[in-house]
Amino acid sequence: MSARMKTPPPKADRRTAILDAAEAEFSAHGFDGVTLRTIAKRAGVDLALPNYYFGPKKQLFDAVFIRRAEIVNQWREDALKAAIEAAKPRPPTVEAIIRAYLEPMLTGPHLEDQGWKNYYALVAYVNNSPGWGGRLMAEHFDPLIRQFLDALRLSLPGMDEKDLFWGYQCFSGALTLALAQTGRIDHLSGGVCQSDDLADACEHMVHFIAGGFEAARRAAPAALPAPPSRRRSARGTAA
Amino acid sequence: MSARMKTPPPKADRRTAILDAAEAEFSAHGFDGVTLRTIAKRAGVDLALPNYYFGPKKQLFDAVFIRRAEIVNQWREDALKAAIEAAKPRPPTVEAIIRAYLEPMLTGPHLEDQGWKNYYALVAYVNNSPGWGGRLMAEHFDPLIRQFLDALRLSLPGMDEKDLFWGYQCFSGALTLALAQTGRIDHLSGGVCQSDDLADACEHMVHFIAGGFEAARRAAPAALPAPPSRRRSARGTAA
DNA sequence: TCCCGTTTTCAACAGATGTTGAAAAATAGA
DNA sequence: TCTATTTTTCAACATCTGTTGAAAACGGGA
Repeated sequence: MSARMKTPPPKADRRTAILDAAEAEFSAHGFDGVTLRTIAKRAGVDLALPNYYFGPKKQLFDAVFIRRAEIVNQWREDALKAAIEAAKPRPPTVEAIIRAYLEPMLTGPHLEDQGWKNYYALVAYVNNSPGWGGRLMAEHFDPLIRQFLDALRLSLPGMDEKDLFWGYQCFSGALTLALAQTGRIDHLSGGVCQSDDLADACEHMVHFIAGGFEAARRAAPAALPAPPSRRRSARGTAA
Repeated sequence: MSARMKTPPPKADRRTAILDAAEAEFSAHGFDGVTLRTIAKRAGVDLALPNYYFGPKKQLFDAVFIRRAEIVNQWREDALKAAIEAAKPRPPTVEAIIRAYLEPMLTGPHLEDQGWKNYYALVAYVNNSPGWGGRLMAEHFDPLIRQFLDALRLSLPGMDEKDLFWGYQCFSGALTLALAQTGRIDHLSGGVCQSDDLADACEHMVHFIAGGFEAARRAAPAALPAPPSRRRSARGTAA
Protein backbone atom coordinates (compact mmCIF):
# COMPACT_ATOMS: atom_id res chain seq x y z
CA MET A 1 0.00 0.00 0.00
CA SER A 2 1.61 3.20 -1.15
CA ALA A 3 1.09 6.43 0.72
CA ARG A 4 -1.02 8.14 -1.92
CA MET A 5 -3.84 5.90 -3.09
CA LYS A 6 -5.08 8.06 -5.96
CA THR A 7 -2.38 9.43 -8.22
CA PRO A 8 -2.88 13.18 -8.35
CA PRO A 9 -3.62 14.64 -11.78
CA PRO A 10 -0.59 13.55 -13.82
CA LYS A 11 1.37 16.76 -14.01
CA ALA A 12 -1.31 19.36 -14.58
CA ASP A 13 -1.76 22.10 -12.05
CA ARG A 14 -3.90 21.21 -9.13
CA ARG A 15 -5.65 24.54 -9.20
CA THR A 16 -7.97 23.57 -12.03
CA ALA A 17 -8.47 20.13 -10.49
CA ILE A 18 -9.74 21.85 -7.37
CA LEU A 19 -11.93 24.21 -9.36
CA ASP A 20 -13.41 21.34 -11.35
CA ALA A 21 -14.15 19.32 -8.25
CA ALA A 22 -15.63 22.29 -6.44
CA GLU A 23 -17.73 23.14 -9.48
CA ALA A 24 -19.21 19.66 -9.61
CA GLU A 25 -19.90 19.51 -5.89
CA PHE A 26 -21.27 23.02 -5.45
CA SER A 27 -23.57 22.69 -8.44
CA ALA A 28 -24.98 19.44 -7.12
CA HIS A 29 -25.34 20.27 -3.42
CA GLY A 30 -25.09 24.03 -3.02
CA PHE A 31 -22.60 25.99 -0.97
CA ASP A 32 -23.50 24.63 2.46
CA GLY A 33 -24.07 21.09 1.24
CA VAL A 34 -20.42 20.62 0.36
CA THR A 35 -17.36 20.18 2.56
CA LEU A 36 -13.80 21.04 1.73
CA ARG A 37 -12.88 17.43 2.47
CA THR A 38 -15.26 16.23 -0.22
CA ILE A 39 -13.81 18.67 -2.72
CA ALA A 40 -10.25 17.80 -1.84
CA LYS A 41 -10.92 14.09 -2.08
CA ARG A 42 -12.65 14.50 -5.44
CA ALA A 43 -9.77 16.58 -6.75
CA GLY A 44 -7.26 14.11 -5.39
CA VAL A 45 -5.44 16.71 -3.34
CA ASP A 46 -4.76 17.43 0.30
CA LEU A 47 -7.41 19.07 2.43
CA ALA A 48 -5.29 22.16 3.03
CA LEU A 49 -4.63 22.84 -0.62
CA PRO A 50 -7.89 24.55 -1.58
CA ASN A 51 -7.32 27.02 1.22
CA TYR A 52 -3.73 27.59 0.11
CA TYR A 53 -4.78 28.50 -3.42
CA PHE A 54 -8.11 30.21 -2.95
CA GLY A 55 -8.42 31.23 0.67
CA PRO A 56 -11.59 30.50 2.61
CA LYS A 57 -14.43 28.43 1.24
CA LYS A 58 -16.50 31.37 0.06
CA GLN A 59 -13.66 32.67 -2.06
CA LEU A 60 -13.26 29.26 -3.64
CA PHE A 61 -16.93 29.34 -4.58
CA ASP A 62 -16.51 32.78 -6.10
CA ALA A 63 -13.49 31.63 -8.06
CA VAL A 64 -15.50 28.77 -9.51
CA PHE A 65 -18.31 31.11 -10.43
CA ILE A 66 -16.09 33.69 -12.05
CA ARG A 67 -13.88 31.30 -14.00
CA ARG A 68 -16.29 30.69 -16.87
CA ALA A 69 -18.39 33.84 -16.51
CA GLU A 70 -16.17 36.02 -18.63
CA ILE A 71 -15.93 33.33 -21.31
CA VAL A 72 -19.66 32.91 -21.76
CA ASN A 73 -20.19 36.65 -21.56
CA GLN A 74 -17.80 37.14 -24.44
CA TRP A 75 -19.61 34.53 -26.51
CA ARG A 76 -22.94 36.20 -25.97
CA GLU A 77 -21.72 39.70 -26.56
CA ASP A 78 -20.23 38.62 -29.88
CA ALA A 79 -23.46 36.89 -30.85
CA LEU A 80 -25.52 39.97 -30.05
CA LYS A 81 -23.22 42.23 -32.06
CA ALA A 82 -23.36 39.78 -34.97
CA ALA A 83 -27.16 39.71 -34.86
CA ILE A 84 -27.34 43.50 -34.85
CA GLU A 85 -24.83 43.67 -37.69
CA ALA A 86 -26.70 41.08 -39.75
CA ALA A 87 -29.98 42.96 -39.51
CA LYS A 88 -28.64 46.42 -40.28
CA PRO A 89 -29.91 48.98 -40.82
CA ARG A 90 -33.06 47.74 -39.09
CA PRO A 91 -33.04 46.40 -35.56
CA PRO A 92 -32.93 42.61 -35.38
CA THR A 93 -36.07 40.65 -34.66
CA VAL A 94 -36.90 39.75 -31.09
CA GLU A 95 -36.29 36.13 -31.95
CA ALA A 96 -32.81 36.94 -33.24
CA ILE A 97 -31.97 38.70 -29.99
CA ILE A 98 -33.25 35.85 -27.85
CA ARG A 99 -31.27 33.48 -30.02
CA ALA A 100 -28.11 35.49 -29.50
CA TYR A 101 -28.76 35.32 -25.77
CA LEU A 102 -29.34 31.58 -25.65
CA GLU A 103 -27.51 29.81 -28.43
CA PRO A 104 -23.95 30.60 -27.37
CA MET A 105 -24.68 29.03 -23.99
CA LEU A 106 -26.96 26.17 -24.92
CA THR A 107 -25.59 24.90 -28.20
CA GLY A 108 -22.15 24.06 -29.43
CA PRO A 109 -19.42 21.52 -28.82
CA HIS A 110 -18.48 22.84 -25.38
CA LEU A 111 -21.54 21.08 -23.98
CA GLU A 112 -19.80 17.76 -24.36
CA ASP A 113 -17.66 18.89 -21.46
CA GLN A 114 -19.48 17.95 -18.28
CA GLY A 115 -17.73 20.83 -16.57
CA TRP A 116 -19.80 23.30 -18.54
CA LYS A 117 -23.03 21.57 -17.64
CA ASN A 118 -22.01 21.66 -14.00
CA TYR A 119 -21.24 25.33 -14.30
CA TYR A 120 -24.64 26.08 -15.76
CA ALA A 121 -26.32 24.27 -12.89
CA LEU A 122 -24.22 26.39 -10.57
CA VAL A 123 -25.38 29.58 -12.24
CA ALA A 124 -28.95 28.42 -11.77
CA TYR A 125 -28.24 27.78 -8.11
CA VAL A 126 -26.74 31.23 -7.64
CA ASN A 127 -29.52 32.98 -9.52
CA ASN A 128 -32.10 31.42 -7.23
CA SER A 129 -30.22 32.14 -4.02
CA PRO A 130 -31.53 35.24 -2.28
CA GLY A 131 -29.12 37.85 -1.02
CA TRP A 132 -25.53 36.99 -1.84
CA GLY A 133 -26.57 35.14 -4.99
CA GLY A 134 -28.09 38.28 -6.39
CA ARG A 135 -24.94 40.22 -5.72
CA LEU A 136 -22.80 37.67 -7.56
CA MET A 137 -25.12 37.63 -10.54
CA ALA A 138 -25.38 41.40 -10.74
CA GLU A 139 -21.65 41.89 -10.54
CA HIS A 140 -20.80 39.51 -13.35
CA PHE A 141 -23.83 39.40 -15.63
CA ASP A 142 -25.72 42.67 -15.37
CA PRO A 143 -23.64 44.62 -17.90
CA LEU A 144 -24.36 42.04 -20.58
CA ILE A 145 -28.02 41.80 -19.61
CA ARG A 146 -28.39 45.53 -20.03
CA GLN A 147 -26.99 45.27 -23.53
CA PHE A 148 -29.69 42.75 -24.38
CA LEU A 149 -32.38 44.88 -22.79
CA ASP A 150 -31.22 47.80 -24.91
CA ALA A 151 -31.44 45.67 -28.02
CA LEU A 152 -34.91 44.47 -27.06
CA ARG A 153 -36.08 48.04 -26.53
CA LEU A 154 -35.15 48.86 -30.11
CA SER A 155 -36.87 45.77 -31.43
CA LEU A 156 -40.02 46.32 -29.40
CA PRO A 157 -40.83 49.97 -29.99
CA GLY A 158 -43.43 51.41 -27.68
CA MET A 159 -43.04 48.71 -25.09
CA ASP A 160 -43.56 49.77 -21.51
CA GLU A 161 -40.48 49.57 -19.30
CA LYS A 162 -42.28 47.60 -16.66
CA ASP A 163 -43.44 45.05 -19.20
CA LEU A 164 -39.91 44.79 -20.47
CA PHE A 165 -38.41 44.06 -17.08
CA TRP A 166 -41.09 41.61 -16.04
CA GLY A 167 -40.65 39.98 -19.42
CA TYR A 168 -36.99 39.62 -18.78
CA GLN A 169 -37.78 38.14 -15.39
CA CYS A 170 -39.87 35.45 -17.12
CA PHE A 171 -37.09 34.90 -19.61
CA SER A 172 -34.45 34.65 -16.95
CA GLY A 173 -36.54 32.22 -14.95
CA ALA A 174 -37.12 29.96 -17.90
CA LEU A 175 -33.43 29.95 -18.73
CA THR A 176 -32.46 29.38 -15.12
CA LEU A 177 -34.64 26.32 -14.76
CA ALA A 178 -33.24 24.95 -18.01
CA LEU A 179 -29.71 25.50 -16.76
CA ALA A 180 -30.50 23.71 -13.53
CA GLN A 181 -31.12 20.46 -15.43
CA THR A 182 -33.09 19.07 -12.53
CA GLY A 183 -34.51 16.17 -14.54
CA ARG A 184 -38.04 17.13 -13.62
CA ILE A 185 -39.20 17.63 -17.19
CA ASP A 186 -37.95 14.14 -18.00
CA HIS A 187 -40.21 12.65 -15.37
CA LEU A 188 -43.17 14.86 -16.16
CA SER A 189 -43.04 14.25 -19.90
CA GLY A 190 -42.39 10.55 -19.57
CA GLY A 191 -39.08 10.87 -21.39
CA VAL A 192 -40.33 12.98 -24.28
CA CYS A 193 -38.07 15.82 -23.11
CA GLN A 194 -34.69 15.50 -21.47
CA SER A 195 -33.50 18.29 -19.25
CA ASP A 196 -29.85 17.74 -20.08
CA ASP A 197 -30.52 18.25 -23.80
CA LEU A 198 -29.84 21.95 -23.59
CA ALA A 199 -29.82 22.43 -27.36
CA ASP A 200 -33.36 21.10 -27.57
CA ALA A 201 -34.41 23.30 -24.68
CA CYS A 202 -32.86 26.26 -26.49
CA GLU A 203 -34.69 25.74 -29.74
CA HIS A 204 -38.04 25.58 -27.98
CA MET A 205 -37.29 28.43 -25.63
CA VAL A 206 -36.46 30.78 -28.47
CA HIS A 207 -39.97 30.63 -29.87
CA PHE A 208 -41.70 30.65 -26.52
CA ILE A 209 -39.80 33.62 -25.14
CA ALA A 210 -39.92 35.69 -28.31
CA GLY A 211 -43.66 35.12 -28.44
CA GLY A 212 -43.92 36.07 -24.79
CA PHE A 213 -42.20 39.41 -25.29
CA GLU A 214 -44.35 40.26 -28.28
CA ALA A 215 -47.52 39.32 -26.45
CA ALA A 216 -46.45 41.36 -23.45
CA ARG A 217 -46.08 44.39 -25.67
CA ARG A 218 -49.45 43.76 -27.30
CA ALA A 219 -51.13 43.55 -23.89
CA ALA A 220 -49.78 47.01 -22.94
CA PRO A 221 -51.66 47.23 -19.65
CA ALA A 222 -50.64 50.79 -18.84
CA ALA A 223 -50.48 52.44 -22.26
CA LEU A 224 -53.98 51.77 -23.59
CA PRO A 225 -57.22 52.32 -21.71
CA ALA A 226 -58.15 48.90 -20.34
CA PRO A 227 -60.56 46.93 -22.53
CA PRO A 228 -64.08 47.23 -21.08
CA SER A 229 -64.73 43.59 -20.11
CA ARG A 230 -61.79 41.98 -18.32
CA ARG A 231 -62.16 38.51 -16.90
CA ARG A 232 -62.05 38.34 -13.16
CA SER A 233 -60.79 35.24 -11.37
CA ALA A 234 -62.71 33.22 -8.79
CA ARG A 235 -60.60 34.62 -5.96
CA GLY A 236 -60.56 38.37 -6.26
CA THR A 237 -57.29 40.27 -6.13
CA ALA A 238 -58.27 41.88 -2.86
CA ALA A 239 -60.47 41.19 0.10
CA MET B 1 -32.06 37.51 34.89
CA SER B 2 -34.75 34.88 34.57
CA ALA B 3 -34.08 31.48 33.08
CA ARG B 4 -36.09 31.94 29.89
CA MET B 5 -35.16 35.18 28.16
CA LYS B 6 -37.80 35.10 25.44
CA THR B 7 -41.29 34.21 26.52
CA PRO B 8 -42.43 31.29 24.40
CA PRO B 9 -45.49 31.84 22.17
CA PRO B 10 -48.23 32.83 24.63
CA LYS B 11 -50.26 29.64 24.81
CA ALA B 12 -50.37 28.49 21.21
CA ASP B 13 -48.93 25.14 20.28
CA ARG B 14 -45.25 25.12 19.66
CA ARG B 15 -45.59 22.89 16.63
CA THR B 16 -46.63 25.71 14.34
CA ALA B 17 -44.07 28.02 15.89
CA ILE B 18 -41.40 25.51 14.90
CA LEU B 19 -42.84 25.10 11.41
CA ASP B 20 -42.97 28.86 10.91
CA ALA B 21 -39.41 29.33 12.06
CA ALA B 22 -38.16 26.44 9.96
CA GLU B 23 -40.05 27.77 6.96
CA ALA B 24 -38.43 31.18 7.26
CA GLU B 25 -34.94 29.78 7.77
CA PHE B 26 -35.06 27.06 5.13
CA SER B 27 -36.46 29.41 2.52
CA ALA B 28 -33.71 31.94 3.17
CA HIS B 29 -30.70 29.63 3.51
CA GLY B 30 -31.62 26.23 2.12
CA PHE B 31 -31.61 22.90 3.89
CA ASP B 32 -27.91 22.71 4.69
CA GLY B 33 -27.59 26.40 5.50
CA VAL B 34 -29.80 26.08 8.54
CA THR B 35 -29.17 24.53 11.95
CA LEU B 36 -31.70 23.16 14.35
CA ARG B 37 -30.36 25.53 16.95
CA THR B 38 -31.20 28.51 14.75
CA ILE B 39 -34.70 27.21 14.18
CA ALA B 40 -35.27 26.47 17.83
CA LYS B 41 -34.01 29.88 18.88
CA ARG B 42 -36.20 31.59 16.31
CA ALA B 43 -39.23 29.62 17.43
CA GLY B 44 -38.42 30.31 21.07
CA VAL B 45 -38.33 26.64 22.01
CA ASP B 46 -35.77 24.17 23.26
CA LEU B 47 -33.33 22.58 20.85
CA ALA B 48 -34.72 19.12 21.42
CA LEU B 49 -38.30 20.05 20.64
CA PRO B 50 -38.19 20.01 16.84
CA ASN B 51 -36.86 16.49 16.98
CA TYR B 52 -39.55 15.49 19.46
CA TYR B 53 -42.34 16.68 17.17
CA PHE B 54 -41.01 16.01 13.70
CA GLY B 55 -38.15 13.56 13.98
CA PRO B 56 -34.88 14.21 12.18
CA LYS B 57 -34.14 17.42 10.31
CA LYS B 58 -35.11 16.12 6.91
CA GLN B 59 -38.57 15.17 8.12
CA LEU B 60 -39.01 18.64 9.56
CA PHE B 61 -38.20 20.08 6.17
CA ASP B 62 -40.73 17.80 4.52
CA ALA B 63 -43.37 18.77 7.06
CA VAL B 64 -42.80 22.43 6.26
CA PHE B 65 -43.04 21.72 2.55
CA ILE B 66 -46.19 19.66 2.81
CA ARG B 67 -48.07 21.90 5.23
CA ARG B 68 -49.23 24.44 2.69
CA ALA B 69 -48.97 22.31 -0.45
CA GLU B 70 -52.42 20.80 -0.17
CA ILE B 71 -53.96 24.19 0.53
CA VAL B 72 -52.54 25.88 -2.53
CA ASN B 73 -53.29 22.85 -4.66
CA GLN B 74 -56.93 23.04 -3.66
CA TRP B 75 -57.09 26.73 -4.53
CA ARG B 76 -55.66 26.10 -7.95
CA GLU B 77 -57.78 23.09 -8.71
CA ASP B 78 -60.90 25.08 -7.85
CA ALA B 79 -59.76 27.96 -10.04
CA LEU B 80 -59.12 25.64 -12.97
CA LYS B 81 -62.52 23.99 -12.64
CA ALA B 82 -64.16 27.42 -12.42
CA ALA B 83 -62.36 28.58 -15.57
CA ILE B 84 -63.46 25.48 -17.45
CA GLU B 85 -67.01 25.88 -16.21
CA ALA B 86 -67.12 29.56 -17.13
CA ALA B 87 -66.05 28.91 -20.71
CA LYS B 88 -68.36 25.96 -21.39
CA PRO B 89 -69.05 24.48 -23.81
CA ARG B 90 -65.82 25.67 -25.40
CA PRO B 91 -62.42 25.14 -23.80
CA PRO B 92 -61.15 28.18 -21.90
CA THR B 93 -58.57 30.45 -23.45
CA VAL B 94 -54.91 29.79 -22.76
CA GLU B 95 -54.79 33.01 -20.80
CA ALA B 96 -57.67 31.88 -18.60
CA ILE B 97 -55.85 28.64 -17.83
CA ILE B 98 -52.60 30.41 -16.99
CA ARG B 99 -54.57 32.78 -14.83
CA ALA B 100 -56.14 29.91 -12.95
CA TYR B 101 -52.65 28.51 -12.41
CA LEU B 102 -51.14 31.75 -11.12
CA GLU B 103 -53.76 33.95 -9.52
CA PRO B 104 -54.69 31.71 -6.59
CA MET B 105 -51.02 31.67 -5.57
CA LEU B 106 -49.93 35.17 -6.43
CA THR B 107 -52.90 37.33 -5.57
CA GLY B 108 -55.17 37.53 -2.60
CA PRO B 109 -55.09 38.57 1.03
CA HIS B 110 -53.02 35.58 2.15
CA LEU B 111 -49.94 37.33 0.75
CA GLU B 112 -50.02 39.75 3.64
CA ASP B 113 -48.86 36.81 5.72
CA GLN B 114 -45.08 36.70 5.46
CA GLY B 115 -45.31 32.96 6.08
CA TRP B 116 -46.83 32.43 2.66
CA LYS B 117 -44.10 34.44 0.97
CA ASN B 118 -41.51 32.38 2.78
CA TYR B 119 -43.24 29.22 1.67
CA TYR B 120 -43.19 30.30 -1.96
CA ALA B 121 -39.48 30.98 -1.75
CA LEU B 122 -39.12 27.51 -0.30
CA VAL B 123 -40.99 25.98 -3.22
CA ALA B 124 -38.65 27.81 -5.57
CA TYR B 125 -35.69 26.44 -3.68
CA VAL B 126 -37.01 22.90 -3.86
CA ASN B 127 -37.92 23.14 -7.54
CA ASN B 128 -34.36 24.17 -8.38
CA SER B 129 -32.71 21.52 -6.24
CA PRO B 130 -31.61 18.55 -8.30
CA GLY B 131 -32.43 15.04 -7.13
CA TRP B 132 -34.42 15.03 -3.92
CA GLY B 133 -36.07 18.35 -4.80
CA GLY B 134 -37.54 16.84 -7.92
CA ARG B 135 -38.96 13.95 -5.97
CA LEU B 136 -40.68 16.28 -3.50
CA MET B 137 -42.14 18.41 -6.27
CA ALA B 138 -43.36 15.45 -8.26
CA GLU B 139 -44.98 13.81 -5.27
CA HIS B 140 -47.00 16.85 -4.23
CA PHE B 141 -47.53 18.92 -7.37
CA ASP B 142 -47.48 16.64 -10.40
CA PRO B 143 -51.13 15.57 -10.24
CA LEU B 144 -52.28 19.17 -10.39
CA ILE B 145 -49.79 20.04 -13.10
CA ARG B 146 -51.13 17.23 -15.25
CA GLN B 147 -54.61 18.67 -14.92
CA PHE B 148 -53.37 21.98 -16.26
CA LEU B 149 -51.49 20.30 -19.07
CA ASP B 150 -54.69 18.49 -20.04
CA ALA B 151 -56.57 21.77 -20.09
CA LEU B 152 -53.85 23.39 -22.19
CA ARG B 153 -53.98 20.52 -24.69
CA LEU B 154 -57.68 21.22 -25.26
CA SER B 155 -57.09 24.95 -25.64
CA LEU B 156 -54.16 24.52 -27.99
CA PRO B 157 -55.41 21.98 -30.53
CA GLY B 158 -52.74 20.51 -32.77
CA MET B 159 -49.91 21.46 -30.46
CA ASP B 160 -47.00 19.08 -30.44
CA GLU B 161 -46.42 17.26 -27.15
CA LYS B 162 -42.78 18.24 -27.02
CA ASP B 163 -43.65 21.89 -27.53
CA LEU B 164 -46.19 21.60 -24.76
CA PHE B 165 -43.76 20.16 -22.23
CA TRP B 166 -40.96 22.55 -23.07
CA GLY B 167 -43.50 25.34 -22.88
CA TYR B 168 -44.45 24.20 -19.44
CA GLN B 169 -40.80 24.11 -18.50
CA CYS B 170 -40.51 27.79 -19.48
CA PHE B 171 -43.66 28.55 -17.56
CA SER B 172 -42.51 26.71 -14.50
CA GLY B 173 -39.14 28.43 -14.59
CA ALA B 174 -40.68 31.87 -14.84
CA LEU B 175 -43.00 31.13 -11.96
CA THR B 176 -40.23 29.63 -9.88
CA LEU B 177 -38.01 32.68 -10.21
CA ALA B 178 -40.94 34.89 -9.29
CA LEU B 179 -41.63 32.79 -6.22
CA ALA B 180 -37.99 33.01 -5.18
CA GLN B 181 -38.33 36.78 -4.71
CA THR B 182 -34.59 37.21 -4.96
CA GLY B 183 -34.77 40.95 -5.34
CA ARG B 184 -32.74 40.82 -8.52
CA ILE B 185 -35.38 42.45 -10.69
CA ASP B 186 -35.54 45.33 -8.23
CA HIS B 187 -31.88 46.05 -8.73
CA LEU B 188 -31.92 45.48 -12.48
CA SER B 189 -34.93 47.68 -13.10
CA GLY B 190 -33.80 50.39 -10.74
CA GLY B 191 -36.90 49.97 -8.60
CA VAL B 192 -39.44 49.93 -11.41
CA CYS B 193 -40.31 46.35 -10.50
CA GLN B 194 -40.33 44.80 -7.05
CA SER B 195 -39.83 41.09 -6.75
CA ASP B 196 -41.97 40.81 -3.65
CA ASP B 197 -44.95 42.32 -5.44
CA LEU B 198 -46.23 38.95 -6.53
CA ALA B 199 -49.56 40.29 -7.77
CA ASP B 200 -47.77 42.57 -10.19
CA ALA B 201 -45.55 39.71 -11.31
CA CYS B 202 -48.66 37.62 -11.86
CA GLU B 203 -50.45 40.13 -14.05
CA HIS B 204 -47.43 40.46 -16.33
CA MET B 205 -46.65 36.76 -16.38
CA VAL B 206 -50.14 35.88 -17.54
CA HIS B 207 -49.73 37.73 -20.81
CA PHE B 208 -46.15 36.71 -21.36
CA ILE B 209 -46.73 33.02 -20.76
CA ALA B 210 -49.98 32.80 -22.67
CA GLY B 211 -48.27 34.48 -25.60
CA GLY B 212 -45.39 32.08 -25.28
CA PHE B 213 -47.58 29.01 -25.51
CA GLU B 214 -49.43 30.37 -28.51
CA ALA B 215 -46.20 31.28 -30.26
CA ALA B 216 -44.78 27.84 -29.50
CA ARG B 217 -47.76 26.27 -31.21
CA ARG B 218 -47.47 28.61 -34.18
CA ALA B 219 -43.81 27.68 -34.60
CA ALA B 220 -44.83 24.00 -34.79
CA PRO B 221 -41.41 22.80 -35.89
CA ALA B 222 -42.50 19.25 -36.68
CA ALA B 223 -46.17 19.51 -37.63
CA LEU B 224 -46.39 22.08 -40.40
CA PRO B 225 -44.03 22.48 -43.30
CA ALA B 226 -41.72 25.24 -42.19
CA PRO B 227 -42.51 28.72 -43.54
CA PRO B 228 -40.22 29.40 -46.50
CA SER B 229 -37.89 32.05 -45.03
CA ARG B 230 -36.69 31.26 -41.49
CA ARG B 231 -33.96 33.34 -39.98
CA ARG B 232 -30.78 31.54 -39.16
CA SER B 233 -28.53 32.61 -36.31
CA ALA B 234 -24.84 33.55 -36.37
CA ARG B 235 -23.65 30.48 -34.47
CA GLY B 236 -25.13 27.37 -36.04
CA THR B 237 -26.74 24.76 -33.82
CA ALA B 238 -23.88 22.34 -34.48
CA ALA B 239 -20.19 22.44 -35.17
C1' DT C 1 -54.41 13.80 46.85
C1' DC C 2 -52.02 10.54 43.81
C1' DC C 3 -51.09 8.78 39.30
C1' DC C 4 -49.98 8.50 34.48
C1' DG C 5 -49.27 10.05 30.00
C1' DT C 6 -47.58 13.99 27.53
C1' DT C 7 -44.63 17.73 26.95
C1' DT C 8 -40.37 20.25 27.87
C1' DT C 9 -35.80 20.86 29.52
C1' DC C 10 -31.09 19.76 30.25
C1' DA C 11 -26.69 17.97 29.34
C1' DA C 12 -24.01 15.45 26.75
C1' DC C 13 -22.52 12.32 22.91
C1' DA C 14 -19.85 11.29 18.74
C1' DG C 15 -18.69 13.04 14.68
C1' DA C 16 -17.94 16.62 11.22
C1' DT C 17 -16.42 21.34 9.81
C1' DG C 18 -13.40 25.36 8.26
C1' DT C 19 -9.12 26.96 9.18
C1' DT C 20 -4.24 27.19 10.46
C1' DG C 21 0.76 26.79 11.70
C1' DA C 22 4.68 24.36 11.11
C1' DA C 23 7.21 20.81 8.99
C1' DA C 24 8.44 18.54 4.82
C1' DA C 25 9.00 18.14 -0.01
C1' DA C 26 9.53 19.84 -4.52
C1' DT C 27 11.20 23.30 -7.67
C1' DA C 28 14.05 26.67 -9.77
C1' DG C 29 18.04 29.74 -10.01
C1' DA C 30 22.92 30.52 -9.24
C1' DT D 1 25.82 21.69 -5.31
C1' DC D 2 23.84 25.08 -2.32
C1' DT D 3 20.07 28.32 -1.58
C1' DA D 4 15.71 30.55 -1.67
C1' DT D 5 11.04 30.16 -2.96
C1' DT D 6 6.99 27.79 -3.79
C1' DT D 7 4.12 23.94 -3.15
C1' DT D 8 2.32 20.11 -0.44
C1' DT D 9 1.54 17.45 3.60
C1' DC D 10 0.42 16.55 8.27
C1' DA D 11 -1.76 17.09 12.54
C1' DA D 12 -4.32 19.58 15.26
C1' DC D 13 -7.41 23.47 16.92
C1' DA D 14 -11.85 25.23 18.37
C1' DT D 15 -16.28 25.24 17.14
C1' DC D 16 -20.45 23.58 15.50
C1' DT D 17 -23.67 19.76 14.01
C1' DG D 18 -27.78 16.42 14.54
C1' DT D 19 -29.39 13.41 17.73
C1' DT D 20 -30.55 11.21 22.12
C1' DG D 21 -31.51 9.52 26.86
C1' DA D 22 -32.85 10.68 31.23
C1' DA D 23 -34.74 13.79 34.30
C1' DA D 24 -38.02 17.36 35.26
C1' DA D 25 -42.35 19.86 34.71
C1' DC D 26 -46.93 19.85 33.32
C1' DG D 27 -51.93 18.48 33.00
C1' DG D 28 -56.01 16.18 33.67
C1' DG D 29 -58.76 12.16 35.53
C1' DA D 30 -59.71 9.15 39.60
